[in-house]
Amino acid sequence: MSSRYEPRRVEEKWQQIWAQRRLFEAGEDPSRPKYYVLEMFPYPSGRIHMGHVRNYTIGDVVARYKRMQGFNILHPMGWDAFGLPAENAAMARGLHPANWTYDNIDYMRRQLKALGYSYDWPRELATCDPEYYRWEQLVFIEMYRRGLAYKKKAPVNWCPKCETVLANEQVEGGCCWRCDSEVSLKELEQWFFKITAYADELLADLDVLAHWPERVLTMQRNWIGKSLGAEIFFPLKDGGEPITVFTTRQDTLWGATFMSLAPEHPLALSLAQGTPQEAAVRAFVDHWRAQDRSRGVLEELTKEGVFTGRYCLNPVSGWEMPIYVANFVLMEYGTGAVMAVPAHDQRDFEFAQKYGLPIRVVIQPPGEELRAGDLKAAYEDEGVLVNSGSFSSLASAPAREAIAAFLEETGRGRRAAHFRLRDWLISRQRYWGAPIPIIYCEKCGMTPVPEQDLPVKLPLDVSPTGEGGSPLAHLPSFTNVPCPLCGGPARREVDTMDTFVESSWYFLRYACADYREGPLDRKRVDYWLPVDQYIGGIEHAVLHLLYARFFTKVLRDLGLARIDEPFTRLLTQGMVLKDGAKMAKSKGNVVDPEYMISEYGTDTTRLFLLFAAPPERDLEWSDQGVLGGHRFLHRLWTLAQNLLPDLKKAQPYQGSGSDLPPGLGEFRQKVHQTIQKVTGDIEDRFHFNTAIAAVMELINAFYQAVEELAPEEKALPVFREALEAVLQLLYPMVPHITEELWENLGYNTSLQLAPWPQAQAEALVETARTVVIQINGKVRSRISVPASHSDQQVQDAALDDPVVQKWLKGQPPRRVVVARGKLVNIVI
RNA sequence: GCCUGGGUGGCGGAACGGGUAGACGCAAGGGACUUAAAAUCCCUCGGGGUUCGCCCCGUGCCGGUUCGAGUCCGGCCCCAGGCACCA
Repeated sequence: MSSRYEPRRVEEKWQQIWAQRRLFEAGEDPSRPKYYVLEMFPYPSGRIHMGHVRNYTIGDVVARYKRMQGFNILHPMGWDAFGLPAENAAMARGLHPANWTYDNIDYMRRQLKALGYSYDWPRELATCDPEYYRWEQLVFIEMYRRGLAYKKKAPVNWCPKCETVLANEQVEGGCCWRCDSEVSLKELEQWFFKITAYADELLADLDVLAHWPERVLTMQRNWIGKSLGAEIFFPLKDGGEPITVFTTRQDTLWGATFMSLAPEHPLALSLAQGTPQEAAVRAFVDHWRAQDRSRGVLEELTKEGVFTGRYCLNPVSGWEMPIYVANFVLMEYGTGAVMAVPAHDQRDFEFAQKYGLPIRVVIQPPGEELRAGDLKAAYEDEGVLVNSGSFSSLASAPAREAIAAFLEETGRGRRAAHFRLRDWLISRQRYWGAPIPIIYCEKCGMTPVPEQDLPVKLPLDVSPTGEGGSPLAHLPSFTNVPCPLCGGPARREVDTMDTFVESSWYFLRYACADYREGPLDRKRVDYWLPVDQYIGGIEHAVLHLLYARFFTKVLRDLGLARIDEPFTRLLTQGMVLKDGAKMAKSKGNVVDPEYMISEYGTDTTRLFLLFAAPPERDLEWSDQGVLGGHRFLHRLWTLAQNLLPDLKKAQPYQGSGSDLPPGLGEFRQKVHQTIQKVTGDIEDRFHFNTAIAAVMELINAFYQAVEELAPEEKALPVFREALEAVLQLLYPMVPHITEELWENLGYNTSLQLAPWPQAQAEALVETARTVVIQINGKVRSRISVPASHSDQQVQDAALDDPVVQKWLKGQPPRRVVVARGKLVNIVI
């Protein structure tokens, strides 16, 4: 046996053994509690980077820890394999996206295996596999039949660099989430998923997600953006359908002096028809249509509008309100029409000033009296109603409630909620994605591909050029297809699906990755789902995590699953930084995991990533820190090797500890305190850094104990108990070295199958404790008292302490406080 | 502007019912071993003062509550992230 720690020898050996013994392959077992640990699967970009390693290491620790606790663990891995980078790489290097993707998968799979993660590899899936996306196409068709997938013409976000449209969630600060180009608006006919039909449930169920980080919940709440208010009907002065507006401030209704319509509003042109304003309105709307609607430009836009020549009536005051078309009113939000209250809305105020429209104050702030003529800006806060009929003198909040009720009773409006959330735009004008299974026939119109014809396979004889629209459109062998209804010539949809659709249900498919009868095998899905612990980056707070929640609910309503929410607990791990910045090739600050493994081993790499920071925080990479982790593993190895010849002959100590001499007893107490500490740190908070620190302390104490206590009669059993506990506690984090040492101790079953250690209650009992003595809140002394002392005895002992006597100078203390038997504060 | 997080030694980070601030690790300095170096081991390590017993100050800033505040409350500053014509 070698006594030198050679990480790669040990690591390769155990990775082989684990694979041979199929230790991590899971089956359904109703007799054991299940636990589903999942890390967000990677995009196969080429190589595993340090951010992946951190993410997957955290997941692996959880999986191995829970396995030791007796849970039946599902811990799968796969590939989010469709996407634009494959197409770009194909164009840059002349490779086919499929080859590029599968080569990357092969390479990265090998890397993950070298990192020693406990994955259930037979469940591996790649989303670009027709056997995966065929089920997605089937779900799409079901959604289409239920109106949850639909096509409409709408202004959509267009990324000029990616040459495709983007969902709202994929635009960050006006720029493309992937390439950061500025996004513009284009009027296009596109496919949408009706996520808004689930807006209320998506919002309400956030309250169920007690184990999600608060900021993710907040981000999702804001994104969904539910506003409570009222829809109010404004009759036209000369008859016809009334205009409906949405407002959250029905308490300002008496202050509404004009009406603003979005330029796209259907009434904008029709109202103006036949009035002297018709030409002006037409010109304004045409100008708006031609307007560059990239974000930068829109932000700078001054508020402008044009009178339609028509009037409506304020439904409560009866005042005539001129109807304007205004460039700041959004057709996509609310009803596309806004009652303008210039005194209490800054936008309306600016608009009214510009066009000389009347301003009526109807809300007075506390302790102040506003006058319309003096206003320099709108007063938007709450206050007391004035000039509002019988509602005058009510405060804003109760007035809103009362006015909503009044509107409903009198048929002039109704309570309503509106959402910021828009439907999910899923069409992409790209090649490397799942085809949308729809056929267009001139005679029969739009028809889904018949189920028996699925999958609609992505043709592989295509080389994307990056020029002009969907690459599939140029491929007659793909587009030309007989109509499934009439058999006549028809053409296929050439857009592919947003790759976020694939990642919206892969976690369900893992439960039954080999199932060929349908998307999901209910029995197995019901056993494994929901995911108990999901781990990934914060960047998906509203993207993937919102889509996955939506899709889960859809699948539930299609009868394919029974869960409402896919992820019970969520951990968003921080980024890996180097020199204060995110690791990136462009910044030249990447540390290659492969290099770390060959140089120090995966155990060292894992240990450093876990030790350097708690998982949710950003982690600053430190080559010196890695060295420190490596030193610690050497210390563990050396300690074990030195003791092994003797320990192999010993049995772990079994007693209560009462028969041990003081030194050994204290050491054993430290062992059990460490068990308790590590268990708590992992179980409650996943704070692996403090768990490791505790074991480091124990190893330090262990070295000292070996030095000082080795001759003691019961030393060997106590040391053996201690070493076994150390190996068990460290196993989830550094599984290879601990397996090797476990085997060295004489065990021939995997440490993975050993139970998680339990702290023994008797071993934790202290005989004496240190009491801190403060004078006026400052620490001045410490004394040791028997653990059995009452607070009164502790206080008496404290007052006897010579240091206290010195401070008291013979005077009695003004006050003495004993806290939890561990601290005495003496006020003098 | 609004909504979340977060500001603790030279650095990463501990302190999870208000109760010993700085665990553990890194870096740095000193020492032992060695012909020498590496490795390893031991000691010191927030700032200032010191008669070497200790004393004063210190968790972004100001104030408050309390016997006692990194922790709670009020106000402010800074950093990171999210949203932003949403009626």
